[in-house]
Amino acid sequence: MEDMEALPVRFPSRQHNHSSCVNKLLGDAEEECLRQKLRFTEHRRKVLEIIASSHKPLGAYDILEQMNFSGRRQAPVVAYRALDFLINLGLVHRLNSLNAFVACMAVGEDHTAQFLICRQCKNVGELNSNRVSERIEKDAVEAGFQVDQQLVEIIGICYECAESG
Amino acid sequence: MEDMEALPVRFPSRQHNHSSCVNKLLGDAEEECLRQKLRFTEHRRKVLEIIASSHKPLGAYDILEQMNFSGRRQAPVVAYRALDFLINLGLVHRLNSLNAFVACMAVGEDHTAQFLICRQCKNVGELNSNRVSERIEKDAVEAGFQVDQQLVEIIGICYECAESG
DNA sequence: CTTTTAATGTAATATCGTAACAGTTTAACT
DNA sequence: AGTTAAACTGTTACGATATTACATTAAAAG
Repeated sequence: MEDMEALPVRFPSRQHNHSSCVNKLLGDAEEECLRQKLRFTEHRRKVLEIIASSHKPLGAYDILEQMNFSGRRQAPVVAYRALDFLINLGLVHRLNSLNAFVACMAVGEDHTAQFLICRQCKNVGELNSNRVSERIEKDAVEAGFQVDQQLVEIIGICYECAESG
Repeated sequence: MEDMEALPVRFPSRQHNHSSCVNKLLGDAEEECLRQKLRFTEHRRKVLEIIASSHKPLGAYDILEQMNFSGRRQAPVVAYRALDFLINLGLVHRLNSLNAFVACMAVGEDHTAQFLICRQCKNVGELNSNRVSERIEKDAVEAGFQVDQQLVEIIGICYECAESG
C-alpha cells in the first residue's frame, strides 16, 4: 500500500514573484537568529537576499559580484563565510553537482530535501519527500551504514520546460 | 509489504584485497572497449588502475601525481580526459560532494548507484538499491519532473568504523 | 569596564577544472 | 599501399572554486 499523503514539492513557476519569498526568508532568518542568539549581520543579510532573489543556483563568485554595495570588491572569503553561516542555519542549500547555492524553500519545516535541477531553464526546486529520505535511510542501515547526511540531486526537465517543448 | 530481495551493497572491508578487483576492472574495461570499439589507451589504463587501487576517493590531482611514469609531470587535462572517458563508460564514478573519483564496484550490472561515504575511514561504498532509485523516480515524476540523472551521496559511518568505535 | 568570544578585513594561496590549438596516431576507405 | 577522417596526445595558458592565516574591530558576558 502506498503512502497517500501529498508529496511536498516546490518548484518556482515562471510568473513566480520573488520579492514575497525574499521577504519571508529574511523574516525567517531574523527570527531564527533571535531564537538561537546568533547575529544576522549585513553580509549575511545581503547574501541571503541575493540568493533568495534567484531560483537559479548562484555560484559564490556570482554572489560576490552582487555584494559590491560600497563600490568595493569583497574578498571571496566574505561570501563563503556568510554562506557557511546560512547553510548551517538551514536557510541556504549547496548544490554539489553545480558548486552553487540556492535559498531553502521550506525553512523551519524540518525537511529532508532532494533537489530538482532543470537542465533547460536552470531553475531548481525542492522535493521534500520523506518517502525518499526514509527509503535511503532504511536501505543504508540495512547495508550496515549509519547515515548522517543525505545528498540527493535530481537532474532533468521541469514541468514547464517539458510543456513548452 | 516490503520488497524482500537482497539489497546489493558493496563496501570495502579492511582486509579487502585490491589487486583482484583491479584486475577484474581492467579486464572489464578491455572487454567493454573491444565491444564498443573504443581505445583503451595507456593513460586510460593507468588512471583506471590508480583509481581501482584505492577505495578511498581520489582527486584528479592525486591521480595526476601517480601518473609520473616517465618522470615527467603530466598536465591536469590528461587526467581529466581519461576520467571523462572512464566515467562515460561507467567504470568510474564522480563524487560531487568531494570533487573526487572512485572505481565502479558493479560494472556491467546496469545499476543505479548511491554512494556511501564514511567520514571516518574515508572509504566509499556503493549501494545499488533499485528501491531507492525507483522511489526517487516515482516521487519526482509525481512532482511533475522528468528525471534524467540521479545523484545520491550518503555521508555517515561505515559498519567497521562503528564497530571499532 | 574588562574579558572573551564572534565577526570582519585583507592578502595570499591552494585546489579544481577547461580552452585552445598544433601535432600525432589509429582506423576506415578507396 | 596511399589517402582521408576521426580520435587521441602534448603543451601552454588560464578560469573557476575555495581555504588559510593573521591582524583588527565589534559585540556579549561577566
